[in-house]
Amino acid sequence: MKNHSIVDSQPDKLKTGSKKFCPVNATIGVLSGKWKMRILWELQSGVKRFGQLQEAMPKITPAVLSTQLQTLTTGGIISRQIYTEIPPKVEYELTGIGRSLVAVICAMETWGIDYIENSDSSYDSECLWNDLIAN
Amino acid sequence: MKNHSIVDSQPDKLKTGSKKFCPVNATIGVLSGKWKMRILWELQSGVKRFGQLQEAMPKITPAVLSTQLQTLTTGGIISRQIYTEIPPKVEYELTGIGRSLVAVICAMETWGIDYIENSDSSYDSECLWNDLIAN
DNA sequence: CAGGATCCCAGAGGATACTG
DNA sequence: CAGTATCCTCTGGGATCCTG
Repeated sequence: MKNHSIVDSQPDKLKTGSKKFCPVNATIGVLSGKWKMRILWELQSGVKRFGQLQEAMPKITPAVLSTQLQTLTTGGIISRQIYTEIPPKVEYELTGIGRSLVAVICAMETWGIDYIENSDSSYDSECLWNDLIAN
Repeated sequence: MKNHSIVDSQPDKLKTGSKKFCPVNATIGVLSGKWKMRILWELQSGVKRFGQLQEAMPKITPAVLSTQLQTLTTGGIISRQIYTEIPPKVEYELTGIGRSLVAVICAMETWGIDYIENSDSSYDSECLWNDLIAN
């Protein structure tokens, strides 16, 4: 199959770093996913088990939570500790880079506060996260 | 179970309205959309016309560009100047709150740079934005 | 030039059920 | 307890064509 990869179509200066990724997009890639940010937010307060995350987010199904945790783990954003015992026990925790990513989310929070205050009635979207946060 | 939700941890003035919005989600709501951030990024350099945005992002179709611009406009993130003349001319520009939102995107960029450097081989996603940025 | 109107589809994510 | 395995739904965006 013809590999017409994106990288190959880039100008030379973009290729000669072996791999030059757009940083903004890298961040988007890591954060995209309905529950990723919310999960990271939960892990701010420390190590959490699978079940604890489920309790914190009652509306997420195990299947989805599992996949989101997997991509976050393979991305190096969170770490996964497995205790081989009965019953099983698995703990998730923010990595160093994960913690710095939460800082970015905090920047979003700060902007959001300002935005909500200054847009008195123009923006009245239903809040997904209120939904996620509720219960 | 004690509700220690994110909302409850916000300042009182945010809670007193019957509608409590999650700031993080408000930001997500504003930014969600495949091309929103990219558009804001383009507008960093100043006022741009519809056609100029299209040139900068050849892969976006007029229909999509139009809708994304509309939601950004109604959200107060960008402003729209219509010149009633023939041929038509419309200019888009970041608002004040829009410029501060770009700062958030910059935070994402900064984190992304760090992330790419420190994850030498773990994260090799294809970069959507390279794609979007190219051409 | 700057878009609206339609139609269409992939793919993220939900529902449900099962298991090491 | 901490997930998998299937199946299914729904919607954001792309393709295409049209117009004030």
